[in-house]
Amino acid sequence: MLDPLIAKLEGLAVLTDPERQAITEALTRSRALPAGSDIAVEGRAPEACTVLLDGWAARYKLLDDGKRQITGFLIAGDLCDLDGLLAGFMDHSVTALTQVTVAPIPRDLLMRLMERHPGIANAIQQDLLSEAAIAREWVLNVGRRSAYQRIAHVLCEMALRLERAGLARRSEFRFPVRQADLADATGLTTVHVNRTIQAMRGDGLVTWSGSNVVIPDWERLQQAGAFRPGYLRLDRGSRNSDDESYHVK
Amino acid sequence: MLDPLIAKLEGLAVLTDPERQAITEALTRSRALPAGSDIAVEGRAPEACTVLLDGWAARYKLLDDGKRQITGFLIAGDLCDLDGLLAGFMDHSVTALTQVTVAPIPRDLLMRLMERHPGIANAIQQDLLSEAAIAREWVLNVGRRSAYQRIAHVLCEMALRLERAGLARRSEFRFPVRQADLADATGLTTVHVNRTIQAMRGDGLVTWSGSNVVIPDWERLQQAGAFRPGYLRLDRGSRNSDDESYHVK
DNA sequence: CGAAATTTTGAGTTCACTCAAGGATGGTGG
DNA sequence: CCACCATCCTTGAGTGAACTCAAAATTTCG
Repeated sequence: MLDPLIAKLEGLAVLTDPERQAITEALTRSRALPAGSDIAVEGRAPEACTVLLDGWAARYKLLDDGKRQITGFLIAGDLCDLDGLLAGFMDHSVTALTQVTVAPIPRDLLMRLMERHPGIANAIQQDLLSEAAIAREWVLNVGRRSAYQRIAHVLCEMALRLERAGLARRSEFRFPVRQADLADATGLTTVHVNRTIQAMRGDGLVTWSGSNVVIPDWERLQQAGAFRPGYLRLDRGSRNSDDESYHVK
Repeated sequence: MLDPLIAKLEGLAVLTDPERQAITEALTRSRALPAGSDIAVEGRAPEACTVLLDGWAARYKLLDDGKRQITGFLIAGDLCDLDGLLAGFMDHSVTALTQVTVAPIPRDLLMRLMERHPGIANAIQQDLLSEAAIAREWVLNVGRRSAYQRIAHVLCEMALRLERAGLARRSEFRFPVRQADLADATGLTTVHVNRTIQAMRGDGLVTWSGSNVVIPDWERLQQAGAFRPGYLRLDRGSRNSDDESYHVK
C-alpha cells in the first residue's frame, strides 16, 4: 500500500500502467502534520492538490458563534483540496484529526497529468462526483435521521470506505475520531453522542473502545443506520469508467 | 432570456461566441412537465442531461419510512442530472416543484460540446464544483443552524441565485415552494416551518404571501441566517475561468 | 362553486440540549 | 517508572426547541 491514491482512483475508474506510474512519480515529497493542523483553509486558493497518504482528516465549516459542522471524513488516498484547486478557492476547511502524512501535487503537474492521461482525468472527475454524492447523503443524514441512525450511518460509511481502500475490514477498524468530532459530523452535541454510543453498545451494535471499532453484525448496523451504500459507488471502477459502458444496449 | 443555461454557465466561466451558439443549438426540443413530475430518479442512469429552462425543481432523497430530504433547489438554467449522467447513475432524485420546462441535451452531444469547446467543459466542471459546495453548505445549515436561521439562509441563497441568473431582484421574488417542501429542505416539520415563518414575519424580516417574497432589509435577513455568500461563487465567471488567472503572481 | 391542497392554530410530548461535575486515559517530564 | 497534567469520556439533573397529533381556516384551482 505504498500508494493509497492509486488504490482510490482505481476504485473510481480504470487506469493504465503508464497512468499508475505517472501517479507514483507525482508523489515525491511527503510530509507529516500533527493532529489539529489545518490542511486547507476556507477562502484560500490552494496551489497544490494535497493527497492524504496516512491518517484521518475532516472537511468542516465554522459559524461565527463557533459552531462547527464536519461535512465529510477523509482517509488515506483522499484528495483534500482538489475542489478548491479547480474552483480557485476553498469553500470549506480541512483539518487533520490525527497525525497525518500528506503529499502535494502541484497544480501544473496535476493539470498535465489530466491532459495526458484520460484515465486520470476521468478518475478525478468521478472523485468529484463521489464527494458531492457523499455531501448530499450527509444532508439527508443530518436532516432526517435520528441521533442513533446518524451515528450508525457514519460508521457504515466509514467501514465501507476503509474496506474499499484496502485499509481495514468492515467488521473491525480503527476510527480515531473523538466524540466531539463525531458530534460535529452528525449535528449533535458531545454529550448526546456519548449517550447514543452507549445505547448502541447496550444493543450490541458495536464494540467501541478507544479508537477500535468492532461491528459484530453488519446487517443490523446497516439497518440501524438506514444505510444504503449506493451513493458510495462501490461497484464502480470497472463500469462507468470509460464511454463504452454507456453504449451498452 | 431565451437561454437561461447560457446565462448560468457565463456566471461560472467565460464563453466564446461559438460556444454560446453551440449551446443554443443544443437546446432544440423542450417540453413542459406538471408539478410533481420526477425529472430524474435515484438509481437510474440518465441518457441525456436535462436542463431546467423554466420553473422550480428540487433534488431529494427518500428514507424507507417515507421521510424526505431536499438537498438543493433548482431554478432556470440549472442542470438537473448532469452528475448522474457523468457518474452513470443518479444518487438522488429530482422533482418538479412547479410546472417546469425542460430540455434534454443527449449524452453524446454533451460530450462533443465539452470536447470541442474548452469553455463549455470548464463551465460544466465549475458547475459540478458549485453544486458540491452548495451541498456542503446545506450540511452546515441543517446540522448547526436553528430553525429560524435555516429558513433565513435558504431565502438568502435563493435570492442571490435568482439575482445572479437574472430572474429577479434579491429584494423581491417568487418563491413557489410549499412550506412542506421548505420543511424537507431544512430538516424541520411543516408545522414548525409555519410557526418560524410567522416569527420572521413578526420580526419584519420578510413579507411572504402566497409565493411572493419581499425582503425589506437584506442585511438583516443575511444576519438572521448567518449567511455568507462565499460558497455561491458570485464573483466568478471572469476569474478562475481559465488557467491564466491561476498564474497571477 | 365546491373539492382538494395548503396554511394555520392548539395542546401535549419528546428528543436532544445545557450546564456542571466526576472519572478515565494517555502522554510527558522528573 | 511513576506522578502529574491535559484531554477526553461519562454521568446527572433540569430545560427547551422542535415534534406529534388533530382539527380548523384559508387558498387554489378545476
